[in-house]
Amino acid sequence: MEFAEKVFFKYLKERGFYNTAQRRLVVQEFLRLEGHVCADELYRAVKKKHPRVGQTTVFRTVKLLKEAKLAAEVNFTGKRRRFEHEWGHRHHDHLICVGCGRTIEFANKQIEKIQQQVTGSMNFQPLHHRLEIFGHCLKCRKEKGE
Amino acid sequence: MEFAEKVFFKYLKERGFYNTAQRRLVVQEFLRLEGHVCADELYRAVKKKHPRVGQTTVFRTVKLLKEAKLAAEVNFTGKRRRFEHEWGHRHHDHLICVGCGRTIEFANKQIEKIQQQVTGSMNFQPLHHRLEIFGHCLKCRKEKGE
DNA sequence: TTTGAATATGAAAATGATTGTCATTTCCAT
DNA sequence: ATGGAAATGACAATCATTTTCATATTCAAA
Repeated sequence: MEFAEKVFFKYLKERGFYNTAQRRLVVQEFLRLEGHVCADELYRAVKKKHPRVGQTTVFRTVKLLKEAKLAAEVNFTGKRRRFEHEWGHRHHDHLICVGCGRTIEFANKQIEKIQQQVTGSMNFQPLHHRLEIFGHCLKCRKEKGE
Repeated sequence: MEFAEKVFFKYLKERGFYNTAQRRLVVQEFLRLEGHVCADELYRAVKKKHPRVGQTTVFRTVKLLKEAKLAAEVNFTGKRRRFEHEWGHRHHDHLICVGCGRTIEFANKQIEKIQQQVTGSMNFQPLHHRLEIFGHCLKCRKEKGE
């Protein structure tokens, strides 16, 4: 059992929510999957092993995972909301290739500085940020003969 | 007639699209509205003055406005896509208050620097970026007794 | 171990933002 | 004025997500 699972169970207990078998299956599968996963993909992965779990339950559990800060929502251009692991992960931002859609994660401390500059002069208290840089990845550039 | 309208008409003509009365009404209303507008809000504004214009047409025209770079899509937390004026506006980013939802625009050149740093080391060619800083605005902080 | 209040489930229905369809209209170059 | 092609609008369709509700499950207390 991963520590993140324990965090989830603790979250449930503290709020008087049940620790159901379905929720355990969903959180396990979510933590097993990599990258950015939409709810439907998660549902299909869960259903493959546990056909009795309903789609609605997966959607509901994803919502809980998000509230418990285990999952963070990312949504670059697609219509579907996508989620990535949040608990135990340092904050990072994304490079998004507009050609093939792949994403590259990066971390840069300078942004926090800018954040302080910008928000300080506006009496705005920052909580978190999101930086997305759109462009062309190496692979797409090579395919275009660059 | 605003210059942005002319840009739109030129865009239509260059691509062999018609310059219809409906499209003229929609672009005028779009340019008249301020801030971040969702397609439905635009439709309702247009319909108020010109009840014969259909909702589908508004959606389609918004799509064209976006392609013509008159409208830029912004979408912070809501489910609906929202649009803001793009043509004739310098690039800017957003502070978003998680308390009341208001947004504050800001421009900061340092981000381009970070962009170059990050993408340079990854062989990624940047096209554009989006920085969203979430936090609490002055008003919400005052209401919370800060 | 049993009980029962409250939460959770899942299948089906509903929602709603957006897009597709198609008969008809309109645009605009000739 | 003509006609080919784009556009319209009402309605239908789509699809990711949420709601409904009868039933199941959890878990703390007895």
